Amino acid sequence: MIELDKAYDHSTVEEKIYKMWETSGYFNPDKLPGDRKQPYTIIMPPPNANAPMHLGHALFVTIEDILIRYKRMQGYKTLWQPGTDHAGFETQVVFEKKLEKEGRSRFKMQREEFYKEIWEFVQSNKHITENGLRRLGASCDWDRNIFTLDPEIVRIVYATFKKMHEDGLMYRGDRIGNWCFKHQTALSDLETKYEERVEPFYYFKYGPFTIGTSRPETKFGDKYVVMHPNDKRYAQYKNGDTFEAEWINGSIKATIIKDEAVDMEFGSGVMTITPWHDPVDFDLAQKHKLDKEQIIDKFGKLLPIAGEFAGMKNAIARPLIVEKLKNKTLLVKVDENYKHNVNVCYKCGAIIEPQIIPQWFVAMAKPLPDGRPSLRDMAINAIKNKEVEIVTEKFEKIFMHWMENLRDWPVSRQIWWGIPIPVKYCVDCKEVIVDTDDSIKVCPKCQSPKLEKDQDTFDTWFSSGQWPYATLMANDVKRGTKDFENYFPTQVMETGWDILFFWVARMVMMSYYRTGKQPFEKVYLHGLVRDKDRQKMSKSKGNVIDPLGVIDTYGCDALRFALIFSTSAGNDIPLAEDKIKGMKHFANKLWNIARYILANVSVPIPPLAEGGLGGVTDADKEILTKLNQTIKNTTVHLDNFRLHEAAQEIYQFTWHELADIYVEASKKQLADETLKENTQKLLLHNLINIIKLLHPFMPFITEELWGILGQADLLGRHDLLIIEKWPIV
RNA sequence: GGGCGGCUAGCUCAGUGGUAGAGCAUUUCUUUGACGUAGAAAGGGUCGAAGGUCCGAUUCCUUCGCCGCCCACCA
Repeated sequence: MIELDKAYDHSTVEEKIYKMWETSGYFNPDKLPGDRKQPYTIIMPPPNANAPMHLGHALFVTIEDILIRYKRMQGYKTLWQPGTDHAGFETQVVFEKKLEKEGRSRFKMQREEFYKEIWEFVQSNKHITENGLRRLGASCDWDRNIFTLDPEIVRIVYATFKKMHEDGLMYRGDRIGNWCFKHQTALSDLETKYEERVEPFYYFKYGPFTIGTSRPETKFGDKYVVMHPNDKRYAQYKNGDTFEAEWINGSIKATIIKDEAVDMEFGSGVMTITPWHDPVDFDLAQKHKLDKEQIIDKFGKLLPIAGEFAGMKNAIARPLIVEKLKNKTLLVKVDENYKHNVNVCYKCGAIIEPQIIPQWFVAMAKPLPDGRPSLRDMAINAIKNKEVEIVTEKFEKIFMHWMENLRDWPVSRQIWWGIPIPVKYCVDCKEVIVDTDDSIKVCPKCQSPKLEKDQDTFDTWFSSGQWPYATLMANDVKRGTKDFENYFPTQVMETGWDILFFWVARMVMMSYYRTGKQPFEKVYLHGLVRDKDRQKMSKSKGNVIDPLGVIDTYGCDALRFALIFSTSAGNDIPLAEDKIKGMKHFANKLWNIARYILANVSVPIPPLAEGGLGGVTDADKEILTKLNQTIKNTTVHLDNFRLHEAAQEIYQFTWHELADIYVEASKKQLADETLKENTQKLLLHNLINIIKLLHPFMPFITEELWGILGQADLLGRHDLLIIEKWPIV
C-alpha cells in the first residue's frame, strides 16, 4: 500500500512532471497516440522575448493550456504553436533605456552595432521567457518553437509586402503622421494617446481678423486664414481674396479660404492653418490645394523660417514669440485656462508632433484587384458572417465600430530593431524597387547602379499580423511538415482585449488577404490582471505579484486555479494572494481525498469503463448523480468558454459533495462488509473522474496523483493522464 | 462628441422569468486516524433608482443616477 504525505508538496512535483510530459512527446500533435484526425489548433500570442514574466503571461498560458489539454483529452490532434516576439518598438524602447543608463545612445551608434547588441540582448532573455512558460505548465509544442525574426517568417512577410505593393494596397505617401521626437520615429494612431492639459490660448490680430491658437510657435508660415462660409461677420470676403497682414517676422501676403470645417463658435471663429504640423489643417490644405511648409524639424527645433527663433525648441520659443507679438501690439488677449487634449507618445509621454514624412501605408478601404472587397470589408464580413466569432459579443460591437472608422495604416517605422522594408530607390530616376532578397543591383527602369535602400523597418504588427499562417507555413519550410494544410484555419485565438485592434483586427484582414480564409474561428479575449483593489499592477505602486515567486510559494496549480476561478471572458481579473492561498488549500483537499482513498481502497476496479458501478445506498446514488451532472456541466461550460464556471463546478463537487458528504458516508459503509466493495469502487471512480476533470486546470497535482494511483495498481493499464480520455456521461 | 460595459452579502465576483449564490472576511463550537491548509453551525442582500411588459422581474423593455473603459478630437 502506498501512503501519501499528509500535505501536498508542489515543490517536489512540478519540475519532474513537466519533464515527463516534455519527454513523452505528447505536446507534439504528430506524436500523440491513437488515430487522431480532427485538429485543434491555438497559435500562442508570442510573448515579447525581452519581457520579464508577469501575471498576464500566467493568465494567457492558463487559459490556452486549459483549452488545449481539454481537447487533447477529448482525442483531438492538438497543436499549441509557441513562439517569441522581437516586439520591434517595445523592445527597442527597453533597450534604449538600458543604453541610457550606461550613458550611451543609439544616435551615437552604428546601425549594425546597435542591431547586434539588441539581438544578443533578446536572445539571452528569450530563454528566460520560454522557461517561464514551462513553469506555468504550458503544454505547447516546443519542437515547433519559432521567433518572429526567423528567416522563414521574414520571407513570408516580404511576400505579403510584395503582393500588396503589386495589388496597389501598399503605397508610399507624403501624408501627415504622428512623430515622436524622443524615439525619432513615426507612430500609428494606436501608439499615441491623449492627455488633458491646461495651457494658455492666445488671440492675435492677423490683418483684419482675430485668430486663436494654443501653439503660436507653429504659426510662422501661416498664410491662409480660414473662416466658415456662413460667417456673417466676414460676408464681404470671398474665397481666394488676399490681403497683407503684419505678422511675427514682418508682413505676409495672406489668402482667405472659406470652409465649413471651421467652427464659428470656437475661439474667434477664424483660424490660420499649419498644414505640415496639424492633421486637420493638412486635410484642409489637401482639399484646397494649398502650400505646405515645415516649421519644426524632426528634433522639435524651429527651422530658419522662424528667423531669430530658428534652432530653438518649440516650448522655449513659445513665450518669446508671444512677447514679440505683444510688443508689436498684435496680441489681443490670452485665455489662461484653456483645457484641451494633447497627443503624446504612449511609451515616453513626449508630445507628438504631427509631421509630413514619407511613410508606407496599407490601404484599408480599397477593393482588391482580384474583385474581392477591401481589407477592412473582408474583416467586417468575417464578423457578420460569423466566420470569426469573438467571445462575449460586446467585443464584436467594439470591433465593428473601430473597423468602420478605420484609416489607412502606416507600417513603416524609423527604428532599427525590426524587419527592414525590402525596398530600394533609384537615385537617378526615383523608381521604387521592391527587392525581397537583396538581389537587385541596378535599376530595372534606367539601369542606374545608384540604388538607395529604404532605411525603415516594419511596424511589428505588420509581421505579427501574419503570425497564424506565417508560423505554420514557416514550419513547413523548416521541418518539412504540412502544418498549413493540416492546421489552418486555427480554432481559437486567445489574447488580451487591449490588443484587439493592434493585433486581432490585423490578423483577420491579412489572413483573408493572403490565404482567403479566416485565421481562427473564435477569438477569446481576456482582461487585465489587477490587484484586489482593481488597481493596475505596476512596479511604481509596488503591487506587482511575480508569478514565479507565487509558484514557488503556493504551486503552479494554485495560481492557475485562482486566475481562472472567478473571472469571465473579457472582464479584468482582481487577484489577491489570499485567493491563491485558498486554491492551494483546494489542491491540498484533493490530495487528502486521494490519501484517504489510497488508504482504504485496495482493489482496482477494472475494467472501469465497463460499468458494474451502481449505487446501493442513498449516498451512493446521490454521489453518482452529482458526479454525472458535474461531468456534463463542466463539459458544456468548457465548450462555451466559460472556464470560470467549469472551475467552480468542479470545485463545488470535489469539496462539498465528494469530500464533505460522500467521503464521510463512506466511513460507515466501508465498515459494513456488504457495502464495502461497492463503496471502494465508487470512491475510486469518483476520484479518477475528478482528477481527469481537473487536469486541464491543475495539471501537476492531477498528473502526480494519476501516477500514484497507477503505482498502487488501481488503474489497470494506463499511460500519462495528459492523454487520458475525457469523461463522458 | 460617438460607442461599450458595470452597479448582487463587509470585500472580490458568479448567476437566473418562478421563495438569492461562491470564495475570502466575521462569530461560535469541534484537536474521532483523509485533510486544523480542516470540519460543524451561524449572521449578513427590498440584486443602483423609478416606471413598463407579465400570473410573477434581480433577470426583458424604457428613463434616470453614479462608476469605469474604448474610439475620435476643436484651431
